[in-house]
Amino acid sequence: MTGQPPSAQTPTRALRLHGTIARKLGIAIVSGQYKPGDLLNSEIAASEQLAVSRTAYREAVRILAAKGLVDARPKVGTRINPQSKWNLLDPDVLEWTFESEPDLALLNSLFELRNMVESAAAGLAATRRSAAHLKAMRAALDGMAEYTLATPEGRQADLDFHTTLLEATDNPFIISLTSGVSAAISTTTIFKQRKRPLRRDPLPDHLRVFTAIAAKDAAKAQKAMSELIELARADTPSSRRSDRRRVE
Amino acid sequence: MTGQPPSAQTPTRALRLHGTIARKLGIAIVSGQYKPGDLLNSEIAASEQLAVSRTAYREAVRILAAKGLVDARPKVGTRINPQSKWNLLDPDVLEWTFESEPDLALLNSLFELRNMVESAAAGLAATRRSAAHLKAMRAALDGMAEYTLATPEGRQADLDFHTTLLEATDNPFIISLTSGVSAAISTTTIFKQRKRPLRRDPLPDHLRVFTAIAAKDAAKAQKAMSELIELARADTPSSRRSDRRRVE
DNA sequence: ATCGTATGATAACTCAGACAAATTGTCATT
DNA sequence: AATGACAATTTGTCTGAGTTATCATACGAT
Repeated sequence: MTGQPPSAQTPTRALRLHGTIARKLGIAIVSGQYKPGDLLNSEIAASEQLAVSRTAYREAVRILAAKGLVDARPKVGTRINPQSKWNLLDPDVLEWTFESEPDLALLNSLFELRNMVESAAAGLAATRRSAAHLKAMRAALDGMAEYTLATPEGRQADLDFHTTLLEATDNPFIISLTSGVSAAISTTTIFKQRKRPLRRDPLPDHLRVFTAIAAKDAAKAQKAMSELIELARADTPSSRRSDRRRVE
Repeated sequence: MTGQPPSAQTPTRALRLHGTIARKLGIAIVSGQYKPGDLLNSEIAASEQLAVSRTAYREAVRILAAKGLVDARPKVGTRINPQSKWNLLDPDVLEWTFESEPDLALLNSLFELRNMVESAAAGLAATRRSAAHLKAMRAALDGMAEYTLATPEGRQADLDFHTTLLEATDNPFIISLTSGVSAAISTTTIFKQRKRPLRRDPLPDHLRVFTAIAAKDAAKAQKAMSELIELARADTPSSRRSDRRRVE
């Protein structure tokens, strides 16, 4: 049990200068403003363009390089990597990707992955969950019922439910992956709330998952979770039948 | 199609100073040498301990922070994050994790995730693959047959097969995730070759996957891929435990 | 007493400028 | 034409200084 205080979840880490610049450049890269193969300006030029020291700029580039977005080499410069080298599932990269315009095709791809992993995770959780897990999940469901998804407390309860489920898989990679993904999805779908103030009640879907896990029925848990996610996907604003993927 | 020349794939990036230090510290962290909550020495102390400038050390810390391993704050220091904040699927973190001792439980967790994602990916590929994908996969199978996994060419063909399959899913997240994971797995299981010079012929398993994808049979493709991965897992020398060896 | 507010110490943060190292392209030599 | 020396360019590394954020403590007000 990671005893996490329920409150104070956003300490507002107060991005430092290098973090701000990394974020700025990162968004410019993932949004296609810079294209793979492009060279960034030289350190001196870029840093004075941004009105920061070379030190701060370099640390920003280090961050981007650590996430696979760029590659810096002497005499050549700092080059945007092809998308295949990006750490697309890095939490920051995900956030930057869905920062501005939630690309429909990309969002669907993310839901697709989430469905794969999290439904399989539900299956694992059904066989591996402890009594404590079950208790925590029930508490979360109660919280979702009391407050709704319209309140921060309700959304927290929703998050707690999924987090506990993931912890029950006892697989750190699944936890790491899915927590980041669902964080990105939830932030991108925040505005869906103000666009569709009323969404279908998610409680029955969650309850089906919970029941299956309580019964240690892996197959049923997996199916229920898959349905839950598909419903969540259907609730995203623009995911209507515009399935036409633009392929270049 | 990304026309990639089959040869000259290792530009030998030659880690820089900050990269080597980040790697060194990263390994120390993921191996448990530093524990979550611990504080690194202050920049001045740590940098002179490592006999490098503060600049290089700071850039190394920046890399680690970008991967979620640490968190640096003024007045408090640089603290090791709890494992839940680590980007466990970051390629570097994966490499560092399995660098020294391939922890059995962790390796199994990774296989578990890989099985989830890649078998589902095979199902997607069955419905989305183009004729070009099919052709490339067949060529890769031919390569595996001609050379074996005992040769670099054969292993490259194996890798090509899986890469093409992933590309056929048309889901960049799946590609990003699985390519990193299988890279980590293949590097950790390199020594399995020298330990078990003869492993079972992987060609029939691959062929089953290929046939199902060619027939656009998603369910069968998924099942075949799952079996393939389980066989690969069984081939890892994981059944051995208590491999207490002195590091460094 | 409890809460909020100055104050000070400490760590990372930012800056400027210099030099070193690596890599590419050019040019002369063979 | 191929080879090797050389110069130019860019990132890499270093040093030393000053700045800012954050925590802990003490103090004052409620």
